[in-house]
Amino acid sequence: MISKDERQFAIKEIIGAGAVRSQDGLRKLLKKRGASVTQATLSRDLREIGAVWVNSHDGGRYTLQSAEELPLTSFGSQVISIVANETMVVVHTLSGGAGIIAEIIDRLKSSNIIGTVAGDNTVLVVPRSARRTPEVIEFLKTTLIKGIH
Amino acid sequence: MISKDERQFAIKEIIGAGAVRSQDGLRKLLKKRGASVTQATLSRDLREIGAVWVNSHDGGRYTLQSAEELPLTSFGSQVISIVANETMVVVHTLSGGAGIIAEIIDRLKSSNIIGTVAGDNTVLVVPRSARRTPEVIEFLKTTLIKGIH
DNA sequence: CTTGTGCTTGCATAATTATACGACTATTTG
DNA sequence: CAAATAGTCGTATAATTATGCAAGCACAAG
Repeated sequence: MISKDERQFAIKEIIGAGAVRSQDGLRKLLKKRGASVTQATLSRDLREIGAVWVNSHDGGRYTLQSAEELPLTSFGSQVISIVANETMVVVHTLSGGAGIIAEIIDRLKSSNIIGTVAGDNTVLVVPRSARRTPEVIEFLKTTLIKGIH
Repeated sequence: MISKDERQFAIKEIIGAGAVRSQDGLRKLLKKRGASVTQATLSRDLREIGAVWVNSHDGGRYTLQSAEELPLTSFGSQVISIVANETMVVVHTLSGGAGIIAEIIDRLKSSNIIGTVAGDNTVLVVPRSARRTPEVIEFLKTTLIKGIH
């Protein structure tokens, strides 16, 4: 029996090799490695590992996120706290960490966030509307602190 | 009536803004801009412009290919938008794409263009005269956007 | 003009992917 | 231990995306 983590690791290997063009194709490759799961599970796995579907002339394939768009994992530890008032969210980071965190937030392209400004250890995050502030807080906490993987 | 090139140009702008989560959502946004097409056409468009589907915690979204993963032949895909005021044209590109686009514009040696300045994702193009601005816009749109794929 | 070729698109539908739900397991709490 | 909670996954199916086909159009060749 292969664990979920092992399976997702195998998926990364297989996708990294560059030959996956459908979830069902991936399912068959995994079966050869002893991981028999359904397409439904793979749909969930691909979302969890942040897989990317790239369209191209010949139809497209899955890839992994490039290093540039990936750094959520390693930089979450920069974040010290996330606090807010009615109209603005403030993310405190380790000294010098604000730039990278702001960049990460920008790349998440949340529709609830208009923009960010970074100082040295503080990032101001501007919600689309004051009403969205709670959602933005929740989103940032989840993304930057908790569910990193 | 909007041409296919104009539509695909608009699609890049919209996707670049980061809020497209389905082809049908994109269809509705395009409709507001006067481009009424079916989901089938958008499926084809997205393949032709090499759009990318990125899975994430919140379900995923479309993005454009980053400079790194683009074939060298398709610089035009770097261009997201071309806008201008009376005296200046601004070409907005994907992150990191301004340098190469400015270089291309320089090499075209248009007599209507005095010079260019590139930032990271923005190129300023200076027309020879304010009166030439419309021609420069047209020239850039034709050269950088049409007939690329 | 007529025919032929290539391109674009909508329609209908096939193919693929996402998800609601329930079953099952492991873990925690009282 | 019993109950509550959280996590995983298959089944069935909903939702979304891709595509075969034919129509329409522009344009070139004869």
